Amino acid sequence: MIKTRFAPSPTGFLHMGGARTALFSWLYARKHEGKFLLRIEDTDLQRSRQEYIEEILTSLKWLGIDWDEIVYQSQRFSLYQEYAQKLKQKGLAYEKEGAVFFKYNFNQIEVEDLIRGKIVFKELPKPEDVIIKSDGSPAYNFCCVIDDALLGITHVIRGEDHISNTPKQILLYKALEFDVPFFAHLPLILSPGGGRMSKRFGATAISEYRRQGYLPQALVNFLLLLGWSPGDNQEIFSLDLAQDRFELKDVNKSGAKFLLDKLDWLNAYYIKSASPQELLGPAREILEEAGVISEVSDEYLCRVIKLFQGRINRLSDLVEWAAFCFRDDVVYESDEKTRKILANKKKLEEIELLRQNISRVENFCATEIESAFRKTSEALEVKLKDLVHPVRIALTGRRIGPGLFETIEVLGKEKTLRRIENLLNYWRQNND
RNA sequence: GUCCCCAUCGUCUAGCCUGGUUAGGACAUAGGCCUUUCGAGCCUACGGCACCGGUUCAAAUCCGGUUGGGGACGCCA
Repeated sequence: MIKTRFAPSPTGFLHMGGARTALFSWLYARKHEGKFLLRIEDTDLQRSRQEYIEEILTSLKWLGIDWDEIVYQSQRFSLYQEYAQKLKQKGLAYEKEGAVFFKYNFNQIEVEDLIRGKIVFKELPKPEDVIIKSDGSPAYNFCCVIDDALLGITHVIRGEDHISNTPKQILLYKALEFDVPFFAHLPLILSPGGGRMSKRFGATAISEYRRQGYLPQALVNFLLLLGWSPGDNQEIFSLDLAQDRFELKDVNKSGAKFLLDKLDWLNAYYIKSASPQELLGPAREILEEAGVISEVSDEYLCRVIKLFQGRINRLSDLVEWAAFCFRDDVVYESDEKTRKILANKKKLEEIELLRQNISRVENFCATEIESAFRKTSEALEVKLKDLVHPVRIALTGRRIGPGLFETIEVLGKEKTLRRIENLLNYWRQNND
């Protein structure tokens, strides 16, 4: 039975690189009907924080990654001590400067990496390493090997930055008389500039993307495409479909730069594809957080989401774009084109007539509203768009927005008429 | 400095293993169409095998080197 693991260190939030490692490792286990284990590497008691553990678990769940088992290294210190004793008894480890050291018995090590093929190490940078620190806590390579072996990990899937740890770990496996697992080293995710991920870019917490209105499906899909390709030209992947198609051999070897464009496109795609009900929860969270809404019914919010979901990249775009749906103090945008439309005061009478016609619409739906507009434009012999543009500004404050008739339907007759009246007053007052 | 990994459009990538393709797709960009506006939709265009040499009738594909990029070298993980 195949068993993989993800081993985050709770000294920081879960970020893109970690999330992708977890995802690929999870996918491999699920694909082969194996087990997926979470191991919290909290051996550094100074830097490890409970809030990070919580953030990591919450983010994994949010992405749809579940686990069969979770272990904490901080609870296994006696185990590591025990194995250090065994190595000392066998003469393979020794005490020095209050710590326990392991001497690498090295000539040449070959690793058969499942992604890269054979890797040959001709020498090691150090002849020995600490395995138990002087404070009694285990060193990374030591407890990692013990846990992977004891927990029955068959495939160690991790980032490329661990390649150089692999020969050292293999030596430890052999000294401890454990079976050596398979290794697969994923390419790294690079910042847009090509270098290491910085706090400015990508190293931002997964939870931050959630806060910015990204959907987990989009993030997962994006991460999937960063370093993996099914071979055909399929781009849209659910977790289920990926589970079906994922193969380690289809993971590529070169690092991938992390650019937001495609993530935004995928996010827009998933927002478009979702039902308004599905978006209700996350949208409400973001809008409440931003102080745009307080008490808005699910029903109304759903209608607003439906109005916008075809044209936004992130749910947080609603904060700016849909604000007019929730507050009545419409402020007209001050850009040149908008001002031009507002400056055209001879529209006053036309819009007055239009307002009357709108007020007569009984069944206040988009199609009826549209026909009121069309009738008005025919009667006045003006173009439809010459009525549409000023009304859109009256209602939303902007030139750009969703389809006007749908917008009017969502706002309802009362707000619509009042806001049009406000524009008429604006013209009347500025009539000199 | 030492060791290790990698190299196809601006970006993510297919093709490479089993040499013969008009080197395919997506995002981005540009242009067009549609339209009540648009960052939506549809269509088109632009754009790439890092370089040098070898093997071969034939190289993105196999081999060697160069250059470039990345990673590791903590009593961090």
